[in-house]
Amino acid sequence: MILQINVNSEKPIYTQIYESILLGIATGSLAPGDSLPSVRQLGGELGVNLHTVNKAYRLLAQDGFVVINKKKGAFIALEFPRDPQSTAGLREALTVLLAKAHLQGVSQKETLDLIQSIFNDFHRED
Amino acid sequence: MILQINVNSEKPIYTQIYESILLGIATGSLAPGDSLPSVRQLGGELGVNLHTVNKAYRLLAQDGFVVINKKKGAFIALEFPRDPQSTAGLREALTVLLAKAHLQGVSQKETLDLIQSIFNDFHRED
DNA sequence: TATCTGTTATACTTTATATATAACAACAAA
DNA sequence: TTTGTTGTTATATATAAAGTATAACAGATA
Repeated sequence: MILQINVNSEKPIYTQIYESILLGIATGSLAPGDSLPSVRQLGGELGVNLHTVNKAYRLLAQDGFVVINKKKGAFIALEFPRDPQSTAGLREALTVLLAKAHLQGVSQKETLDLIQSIFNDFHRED
Repeated sequence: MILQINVNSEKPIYTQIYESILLGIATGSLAPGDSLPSVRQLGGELGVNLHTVNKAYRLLAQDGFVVINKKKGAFIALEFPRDPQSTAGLREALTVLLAKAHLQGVSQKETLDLIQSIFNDFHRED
């Protein structure tokens, strides 16, 4: 569980931890049921406070990607929730991203190829 | 120039203004050369401080989407910069978005259809 | 018993966000 | 010339977010 954190990033540290674990799950490097380091251990490895790690874990648990056992620690969830609102939220976020890229000259084909390439990195569990 | 702002949103007001104008350009409701309201006027309409509007305009100018004439006001840029790093930044941002949607059960086909639909809303200047 | 877990609580610092108010210089119109 | 407009700069203030530091708690485990 080595995880890269950039203290000078514009992104909050807890967001970086959240996204790293999310990507780990999506790409398969973290599997359902896998245990996560304790908040103190990961905080120590990253050189950040345990509350910063705890916030990331709490958000991951809120979204159903992680299950927290108060005494055993945090684990990757066995099943991920099919949030019915995820498509609406996805559309809103994608629109802003694609609009900016579009204006900066990224073509539709280039974008679709990029999406294809990103999906290829995702682990499929079917 | 009516523009919707949600004061209770998790997004900063200046970001909402930035994104609204960006989307206006991408969808064609704002055309190159169009003038934007003065920072005082838009601030008055939205019920926010002129500095909040000014920050949005400043960021838009930084990214090359808007040109600011210190005495005449702000205008949509006539040409948009082809940022060579936009693809790399796009990939990073897209990866997080798609990973989350993927885990929440949004299929690849559904995602590609969504992208297609978003692109259809963009104005093409060729 | 000693150690580990997430959690809660308190306190503190720094930065981000947003507002309020005033003033400036340059331009345009009365 | 005076008046009003523009973005900009400056100063001050208030609130929230982000992050750290430290301590303590309850339950599990070895």
